[in-house]
Amino acid sequence: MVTFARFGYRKTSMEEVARAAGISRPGLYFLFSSKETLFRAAVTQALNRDITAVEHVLADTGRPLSERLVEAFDQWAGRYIGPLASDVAMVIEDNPDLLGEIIKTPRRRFEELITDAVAITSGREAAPLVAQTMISASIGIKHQVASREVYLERLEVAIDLLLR
Amino acid sequence: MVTFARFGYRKTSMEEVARAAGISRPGLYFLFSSKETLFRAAVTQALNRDITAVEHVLADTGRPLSERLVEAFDQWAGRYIGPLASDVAMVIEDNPDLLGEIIKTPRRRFEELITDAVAITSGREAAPLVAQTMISASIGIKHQVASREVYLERLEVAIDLLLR
DNA sequence: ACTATACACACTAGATGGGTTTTGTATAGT
DNA sequence: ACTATACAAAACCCATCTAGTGTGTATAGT
Repeated sequence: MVTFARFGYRKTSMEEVARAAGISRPGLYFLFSSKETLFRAAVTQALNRDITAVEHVLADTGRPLSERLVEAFDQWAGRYIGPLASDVAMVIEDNPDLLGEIIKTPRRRFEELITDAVAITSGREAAPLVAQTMISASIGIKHQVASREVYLERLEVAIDLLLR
Repeated sequence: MVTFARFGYRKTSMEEVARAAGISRPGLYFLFSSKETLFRAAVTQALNRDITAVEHVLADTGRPLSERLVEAFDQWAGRYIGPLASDVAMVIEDNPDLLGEIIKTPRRRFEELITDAVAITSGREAAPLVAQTMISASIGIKHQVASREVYLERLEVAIDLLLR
């Protein structure tokens, strides 16, 4: 993912990925049958890791809900904001044709997790609306800010307002 | 703006704009000294019209606040969502170097107007945060939806949640 | 379960150059 | 306050070529 993020999908060569992985190019083809397969596997792994982290954070019911939500969004979106990290988000956003469902499924799962977490205080029927609005606010803030810090500041405000 | 939106700034010729305006190309140069000047004037006019519409909608204190806010956002952002209209937003977004402050000033003014409108019910110190979050949600929703109708549906939910 | 080497094929980047379009201006006319 | 015509200079577009790079595969070796 680091290599794909640096150069973009198209301009990343299997040679470069192999070098970064410390193996030979034919060896890389032994593990992944094509560049597409490799990229899909890399994205799947990254998103699964993020979703797992989000599940973990939200499950810790000892901490205040708003705090857990901020950290969940940070794991999901915040970590991909900023000079170096945003390239990872870009290479994923820029290749929807290549990824297809791979990106949609975790996205739905994230919404589900946020909805469930919010349901406890916002109520069963309001939860989907609150969660959806929270996600929209997160996307908007992500487009407005340049650093993870500012994102988190603004997000905390949004979450506190939406949890009232 | 319609012509610029259709073809993009670069691929729009002064000839085409002149034809759309029903005048000759030299006549167009009589009114606007260059293509850049013309484009800046067109964008300025469009944004001024939007801001004026927003001011007008928000000033009608007879109607419920949430209703006025939804319509204000619709005038500001909603009207540029959808198959034909989004080209207008694109040609503006795609040329920030050409427009510079022209786009930033009305944007600040819009935030100011929303903040003032919200201040009445949300309180003086909370208003900037509520307004900012509302704008972020609007931006996020705009990125998520494909039609003005869905945008307005989702926005109404967001506004109602943030006004509580 | 790999490495090293090699190869066909496809694609891409960059360079060249010619032809068209477009900009901005000028000029004469209404 | 324009139109019509014209023009130089720049920009852009398009086709063509070549050189290089990258993919995917194969083969022999450890």
